[in-house]
Amino acid sequence: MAGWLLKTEPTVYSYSDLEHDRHTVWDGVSNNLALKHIRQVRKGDLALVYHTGEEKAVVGIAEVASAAYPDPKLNDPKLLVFDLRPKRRLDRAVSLAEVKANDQLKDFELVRMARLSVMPVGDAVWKILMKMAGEKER
DNA sequence: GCCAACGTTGGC
DNA sequence: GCCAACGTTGGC
Repeated sequence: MAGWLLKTEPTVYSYSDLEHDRHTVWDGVSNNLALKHIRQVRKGDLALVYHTGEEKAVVGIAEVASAAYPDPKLNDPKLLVFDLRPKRRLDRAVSLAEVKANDQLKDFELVRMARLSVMPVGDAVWKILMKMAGEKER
């Protein structure tokens, strides 16, 4: 597992907002499978930030800045959040259309499970995405 | 604005 | 505990 992919609706919270804030709490996730993934995030993990809605593209890389912990604003130990810091924007955004068009990414959760908001990104997938983004390495 | 895919709820 | 009905999300 190379990292994570986090979906966000840019009109609600975009990568620019993250850059502006320098540090945010990634909250609002209630889907069970997504929460299961959050339970596994570790400080220092890298995460791709994907914009849904109008954009539908992976736009940047962020770094997980804490382990998962229950949302302090809520009273439910199951609803986990974690801290996130921006790392850098991708040289070029990788659109969902491109991801779908790539045969090697057929099994990527982003394609298979449209509604999943937090998903692991395997090493192979990560590399392919980086290449598509015009990045040399992580 | 529609529909597919998935999660949740509630009746049995 | 099963499953149908319903709600929500996100892509088109």
